[in-house]
Amino acid sequence: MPKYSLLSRVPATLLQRSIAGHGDFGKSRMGRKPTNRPTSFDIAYRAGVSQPTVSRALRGSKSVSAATRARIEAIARELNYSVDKNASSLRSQRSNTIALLFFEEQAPDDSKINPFFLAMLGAITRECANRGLDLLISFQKLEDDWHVRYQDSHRADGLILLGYGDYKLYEGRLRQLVGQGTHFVRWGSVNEANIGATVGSDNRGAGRMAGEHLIGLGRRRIAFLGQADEHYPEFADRYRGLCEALEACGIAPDPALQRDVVNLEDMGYAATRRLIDEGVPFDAVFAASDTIAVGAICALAEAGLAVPGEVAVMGFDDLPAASRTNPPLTTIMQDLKRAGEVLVETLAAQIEDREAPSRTLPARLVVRRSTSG
Amino acid sequence: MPKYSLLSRVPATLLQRSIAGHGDFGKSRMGRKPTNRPTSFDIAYRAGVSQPTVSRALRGSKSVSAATRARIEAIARELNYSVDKNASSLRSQRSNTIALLFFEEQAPDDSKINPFFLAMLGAITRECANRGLDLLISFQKLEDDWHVRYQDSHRADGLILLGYGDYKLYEGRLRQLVGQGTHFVRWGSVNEANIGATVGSDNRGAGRMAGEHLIGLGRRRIAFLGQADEHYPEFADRYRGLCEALEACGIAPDPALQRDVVNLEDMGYAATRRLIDEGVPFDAVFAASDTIAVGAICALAEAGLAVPGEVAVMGFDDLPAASRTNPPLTTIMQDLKRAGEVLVETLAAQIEDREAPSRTLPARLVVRRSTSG
DNA sequence: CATAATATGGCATACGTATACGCAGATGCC
DNA sequence: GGCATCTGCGTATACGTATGCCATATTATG
Repeated sequence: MPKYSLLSRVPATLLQRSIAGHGDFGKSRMGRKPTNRPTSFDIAYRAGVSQPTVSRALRGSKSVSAATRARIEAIARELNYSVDKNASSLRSQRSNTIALLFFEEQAPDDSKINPFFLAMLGAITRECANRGLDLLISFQKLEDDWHVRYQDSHRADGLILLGYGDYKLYEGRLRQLVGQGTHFVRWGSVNEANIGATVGSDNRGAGRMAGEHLIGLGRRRIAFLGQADEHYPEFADRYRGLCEALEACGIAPDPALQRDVVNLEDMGYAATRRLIDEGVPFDAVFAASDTIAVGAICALAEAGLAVPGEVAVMGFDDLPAASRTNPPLTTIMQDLKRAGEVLVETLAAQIEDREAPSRTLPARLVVRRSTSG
Repeated sequence: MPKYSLLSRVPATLLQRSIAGHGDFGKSRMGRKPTNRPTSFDIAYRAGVSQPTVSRALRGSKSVSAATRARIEAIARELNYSVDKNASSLRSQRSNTIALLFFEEQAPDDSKINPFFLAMLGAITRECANRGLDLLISFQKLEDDWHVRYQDSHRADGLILLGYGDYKLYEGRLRQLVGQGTHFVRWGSVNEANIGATVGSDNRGAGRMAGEHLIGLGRRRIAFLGQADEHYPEFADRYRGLCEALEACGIAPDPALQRDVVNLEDMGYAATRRLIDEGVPFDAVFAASDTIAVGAICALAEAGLAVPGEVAVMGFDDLPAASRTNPPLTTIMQDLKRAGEVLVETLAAQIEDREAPSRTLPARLVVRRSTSG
């Protein structure tokens, strides 16, 4: 390979732009902010190549020789160069960023974020980092016009939507997203009729597992705390699973034992009180979430009912709090790490125009003393 | 005001760009992706003004008449136009985005994020939303080169750094940040000698408050669980406050009662065990964090020591978990909402070249049954 | 030795917006 | 009515990168 005189190889246009720009701090820089951030032109000048070649080298195009690439990379490192995200995104029409939107049911004054999603945040962040994606995050009130903002303004290539609560409420927005071609994935109940790709745990299977566990312990009258209608499809799936387990053992589910409860500790507490006060007999509680279960345990303790002696209690989610209740809570663990990975992977597939089907993830029973004391 | 024939007012250059571009879907669009996102040129064409006028109108420049602005805004709304974030940021060299970096001490396989910071996330997000800032989020291992990436690549205008743990470990990075002119704020111990702006609670005052509370309850031998050296300045401040309170009452702090403990439940548990096993007499525990306190309560319960009868226990942070221990934990509440606001405000000030001093926020005593049962 | 096929990298340009500058018309003032 | 001033807006251009197309040098092929 011949040795080049560097200068002789420098393209003409380049010389002007780089020298005047940063190369040797020419005077044309005078009136401007002294930011002095090196650009791909500077790298190009130093390396004796054209700016496009720098771009190609750094993005790993195969049409640049190994030697050139190495030279460019070395110089880039030396100058502490990093590609300007805005210019790059503008030109390529790809931001390599995804937006994570949390929905909040209540007024967002407090940091009353669903702890389960907070935990999932870690997994999603990690997976994004692995893929070199930036992650934008935002909490949304239902009234917000988030559905317009992100992809339209090229802030993000796609959206991940997280939010317990009444799914029907924002179904319209989802339709609109599909309409304008926005890429998105939801966490929730996986269902044929869903709008867009959905990732979720096998709630029905998990419900069955929970039921089998409790039945195996000799419980027969299992109360289900969780709103089990189309507004809370995940809760509904869990309830359906429980019913299947009961029926498989020849036990008819008693509608009086199912209570509509939203995902709040207070509600779990109140519903349990009511069960007790009404004198409905029950020997187990399957709460649709750990949060609800915590409330239930509280109410039972107050009523002097022994857990698990008189009433066994199960939750769902395996929040950190679950292992710290008294007694520690048997629950269903959802695989958050996997969930994060799959959510991001599904979204990435969609962005890259690959197949991106909805997916169901397995859940796992975690037995603690609230059922098997 | 005269009525213009729209076309007659349209600038020449504009006509070409808009008509060919999107205006009426001219054939020059053929080979391209059918994205059809309207641009400021389209708005301009429809409004019979030039593109720069659209930009000015939408950004609220005062050099555009009310009538023109209204017309432009109406059209923009009608076309569902939103400013391209990348182009805007590229041109203005401002991303209107800030990056939130969490530091993790341990290997980041689990979602073992410090729950205190997770709670603060809500406040920060909210404040960013209020100011129209986007928020990028990332978890960092100490080895990462985050200090180069964000501002250099124009992803973000500034950084918020959160991370318990050994501050000395990344002091060098902070220096580098200052060196390259990156804007950042930290949460931590506020101190004259700090590098860059810092926002934090009044840890020393809070420590004194805690001490006074316990002393007021008749406790005299107060164990402090938390590493109190320059590596954990916040813990050190809390300890110093406690010592001040003791000395103010004529009690000499006993070094045997201070134990170096990092912010983990297990460590709190272990340290408490050791105190008990060593036979050091103590009638109160002031843990440097709620997490540590939870471990301490556990160890005390195991040893059959009544809380607060024999040993009163206090924590710090007021995590959700604090109200769910048994007995519920007396603690110091840091004002997260305010913290988020001040962090963002401080960073924004810095970005806008305004004065951005470090700030100390007041903390509040929350009395629960672990001290006053 | 002639010609075709690669490999490498330059040239021109587009991405969509924001801003320095200047120009016309309107207004004020004497 | 002449001149300075101010409004309101157009012209030109820059921000920094990525990519289609083409030119040259190199190698392979007959």
